[in-house]
Amino acid sequence: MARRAAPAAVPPIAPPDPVAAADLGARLLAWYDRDRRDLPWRPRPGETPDPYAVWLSEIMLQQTTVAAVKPYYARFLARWPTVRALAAADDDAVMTEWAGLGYYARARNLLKCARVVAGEHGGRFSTTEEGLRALPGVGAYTAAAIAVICFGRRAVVVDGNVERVMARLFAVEEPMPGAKPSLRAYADSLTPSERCGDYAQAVMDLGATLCTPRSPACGLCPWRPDCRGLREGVAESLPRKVPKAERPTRRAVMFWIQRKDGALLLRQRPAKGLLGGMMELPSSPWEAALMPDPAEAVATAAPLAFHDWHAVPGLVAHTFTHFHLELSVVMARVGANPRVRGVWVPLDRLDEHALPTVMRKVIRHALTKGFRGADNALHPGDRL
DNA sequence: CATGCGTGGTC
DNA sequence: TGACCAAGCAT
Repeated sequence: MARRAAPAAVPPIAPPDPVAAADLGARLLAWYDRDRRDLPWRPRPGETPDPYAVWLSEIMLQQTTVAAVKPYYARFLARWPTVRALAAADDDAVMTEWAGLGYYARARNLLKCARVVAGEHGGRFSTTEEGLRALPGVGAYTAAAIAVICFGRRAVVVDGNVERVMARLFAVEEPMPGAKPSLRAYADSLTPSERCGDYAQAVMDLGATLCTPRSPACGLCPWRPDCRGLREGVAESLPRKVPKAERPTRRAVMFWIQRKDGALLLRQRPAKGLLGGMMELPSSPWEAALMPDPAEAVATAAPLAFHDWHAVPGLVAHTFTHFHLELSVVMARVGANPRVRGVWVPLDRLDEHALPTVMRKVIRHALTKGFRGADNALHPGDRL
């Protein structure tokens, strides 16, 4: 599939004329009506979409797969059926319910947005793209999606699927993100005024189910006869992207500190930045260096100082968007009432706290591999 | 405007 | 098996 040499300075092809665009739209909608996916947030034909439900789903679906979203969407909607209910929720409850879904700034903005809508807009979402765009966590894509799906306004919905479909349909060779304006212009040229909500979901569905990043199912595509990328044999290689920088590896020592009654010491991360507002085990700083000497890490970074640290064999590995993380774990038991910043959580109540996946991995590793005996007592200079 | 921001699935 | 990727947004 890899045809590398891009033709020299091929001018972009003109957007289709209105008649051709209408024909493409009609064929796409025919395909959509026949093969429509049944998704929990998608109203049946004729039903009126609930803007709260659509908004909630769109936030969750940002950079996140349908399969991952489904159980979270169901739990959120069951627990907070309206935007007013969500606005009244505790921050910690929302973060706990979101734990594991990732991109936690979305959850913080979700709550902010719910409180704006409930407190300042009488519990009703704006019906305009501009009004929606002003809400926390609602960007160009989400505003357009809600406006078109819920309120039938013609809006150009451009997500990663649409960009990929347009890049292939019009054989756009310019790499991302430079190609974004062209791709939006092509998407605009195809966006109809009638059934625009169905059209928006149809073109995204096309990208999600047929015009996939790898191995697109061109044989099933309603736009196959028109696809310039397919005709030129470059469809699968589009859209072009500049290779990503290599991800560095950061390392740290995590401190598993258990009180006499069995409770584990957790603390809350700062509200902004990586895993903002989520709970964590204390640790040495996450640095792009060799794994710290555990004794040194204990001496310089542990919240409490004492002697009976035990090393847990092995490492916990986790990959974030922009770096790899390797963690070793040391365990200690402390007295009945140590004075230290944080919260003490019984092991059978960890689920009640906003623990991101990386911390759940650490906990599982400690519970699985952690020794209790003196065999692996930590001595100065010990390496894990 | 380039960068920071999670996680699980896929091949 | 590790690299790539997903219905983006904020700064």
